[in-house]
Amino acid sequence: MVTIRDVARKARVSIATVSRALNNSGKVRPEIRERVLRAARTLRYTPHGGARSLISGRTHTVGLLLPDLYGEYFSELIRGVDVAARHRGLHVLVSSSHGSASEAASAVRSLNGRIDGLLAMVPGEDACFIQEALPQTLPTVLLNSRTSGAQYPTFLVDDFGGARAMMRHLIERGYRRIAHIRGAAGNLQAEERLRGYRAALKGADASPAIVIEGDFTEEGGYRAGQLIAGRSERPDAVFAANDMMAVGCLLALREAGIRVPQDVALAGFDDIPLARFLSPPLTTVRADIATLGLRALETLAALIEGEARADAAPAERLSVEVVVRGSSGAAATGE
Amino acid sequence: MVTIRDVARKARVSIATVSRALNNSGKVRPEIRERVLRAARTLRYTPHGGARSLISGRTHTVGLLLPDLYGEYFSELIRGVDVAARHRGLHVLVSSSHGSASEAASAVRSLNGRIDGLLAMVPGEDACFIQEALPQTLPTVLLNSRTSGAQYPTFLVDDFGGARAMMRHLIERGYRRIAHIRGAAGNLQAEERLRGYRAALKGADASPAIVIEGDFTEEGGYRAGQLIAGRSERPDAVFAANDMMAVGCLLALREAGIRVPQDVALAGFDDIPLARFLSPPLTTVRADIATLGLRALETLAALIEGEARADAAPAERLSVEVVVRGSSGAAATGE
DNA sequence: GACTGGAAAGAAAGCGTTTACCTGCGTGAG
DNA sequence: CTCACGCAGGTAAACGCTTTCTTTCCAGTC
Repeated sequence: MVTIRDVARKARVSIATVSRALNNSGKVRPEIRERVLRAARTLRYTPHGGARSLISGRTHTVGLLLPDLYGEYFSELIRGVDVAARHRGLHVLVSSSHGSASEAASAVRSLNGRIDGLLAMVPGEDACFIQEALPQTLPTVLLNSRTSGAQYPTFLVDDFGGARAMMRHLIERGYRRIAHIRGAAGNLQAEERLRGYRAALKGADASPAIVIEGDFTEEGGYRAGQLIAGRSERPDAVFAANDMMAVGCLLALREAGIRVPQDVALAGFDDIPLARFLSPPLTTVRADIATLGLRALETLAALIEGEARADAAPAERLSVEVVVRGSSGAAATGE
Repeated sequence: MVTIRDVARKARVSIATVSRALNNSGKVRPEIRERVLRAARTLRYTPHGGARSLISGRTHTVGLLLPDLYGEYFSELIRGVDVAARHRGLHVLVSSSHGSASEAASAVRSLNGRIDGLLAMVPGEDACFIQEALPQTLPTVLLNSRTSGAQYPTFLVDDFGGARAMMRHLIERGYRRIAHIRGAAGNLQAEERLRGYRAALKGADASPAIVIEGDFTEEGGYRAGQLIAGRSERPDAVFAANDMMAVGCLLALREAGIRVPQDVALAGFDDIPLARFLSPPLTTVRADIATLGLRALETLAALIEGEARADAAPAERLSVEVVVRGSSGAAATGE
């Protein structure tokens, strides 16, 4: 490996001068600078990022802690984060699939000294383990996580509002027996969407809550769909806590010979790209998850640069929008 | 920030002993080890990864260089890479959206000293710029890239074979005027798929090649679809170079009142998750891209560990499979 | 002609670790 | 009782870089 010493030797100057010449810091005579640059080029010298960040205290890298990588939801999130990171000249270190809090904690610890800040999505019950595992001083931004005690800037999708709005839409369309396929137990977003479902039912002219277990996966939705198809008193609409489950449910209903939306209306949440290509196209709640990631990273970058303070910004709630499509009875042609 | 010196001071030992106690290297009396561990715990000490890797020469991180992050294709790739990386105890540093070679080159250079190896997907014309920008010694594995000169292990999807197989399927089904919406110019996969299309036509009982420009995006497919709908002599089948363009094409055809598959059959490539949910479900070529990523990372890890040599494994070609669905006339029920 | 001042380049001190080498001490053999 | 040996722990060098502090040199001033 070629180091700064090799360049210094070749250019017949000290390593300090090489550093100054390459970074345009300090005063270097043009003639010498040229000599250094030429030496660096012929030797194909590339500075060692690790050594550099050890002394400068900046890694120009942020960690992205995710519970999973499966599906378009995370894909969009990563994309948003990446766009913003590139814009800010930051690298993204992805760390995923942390079932338990202890697993995530050790992942976070192993990131120490490699990142300037952390973007963490911890939708499970546990949000504060991060505080324990972290050097406190590390700038941190949370995504869709319970902001229990720990004072980190937090970005949330308005799950409650979105779910309630979707329910209002269904009720307005005339549906009365509306079932809800809930997300994974303990998951913040699952709880919030369930809460929105219940809130909309309260006081509305509709039958009481019918909550079916789910886990945010297509398979979970499929099982829920089978359950619904087999019920003696079938609901006239199903609101799944996310699109993937709605997809699974749709398959189960179709197999059981139940037509959507004629026999049962169906709605999801997230507006993943495939939602509009289903037949019928899926009514859902659009959450611009890429923008969420982008905004979160920008906040994190500001924190790192010292442009913002951690306690300045409380939770920011990204607003969502009901997208009415065929699965809740909209005209076949369209969105 | 709390360093190893703080722990040493608190435990009243030297920093060498702290290092030995925490890493279980060398001999440390149980009593002293306990004292060190306790001190580390109370101080909430976490070793500084950067400093560690500077001396050990191991970052336990691999770079993942991608041209883009949009869509399920890359999402699946990242997932496969992540699974394998986690299994090997490696972190993944994602670096994306490199239009030009020079952009990618500078991205690679900024990774120097932060990664133990590089996984690069460079489907554009330029594959060898990496050789220039890299410290030669850095273990590198290429994905879907032209293996021009540079002797890196390479993983490829069998684009040629897959395209030819798909064409044979269409011809066998009785389609004769088959158009191809090609991928981005210069892109290796686009060229290979086009080559497969042409190879299948040669000598077959079908009309000559009809190649329409495309760019792998849904919009590009949509424009191609409009073009096809407007043609005087319309093809009876369209083979799009990837699923996203097939989706766009489907929309354009539908808008023009052209039925799929009755008026025109349609086929794609990649088998992205939404392919089976289209109506009609899309006939396509399945390429298990997650496995591709997984295999590539395992090869890279072996290279890093010195378990394998760079020149030992030439290009590995991942086999693909034609998935016949409704868009090429299969029974409506099924896959 | 001696002194001051400023520009340019070098020497060296770190950054937080790991590890090769060395020291001191207790133990067992002769 | 002395000596060699091995173990536990300390000292210090090293990893590749940035940056502060020094040194050198030369022009300008009185």
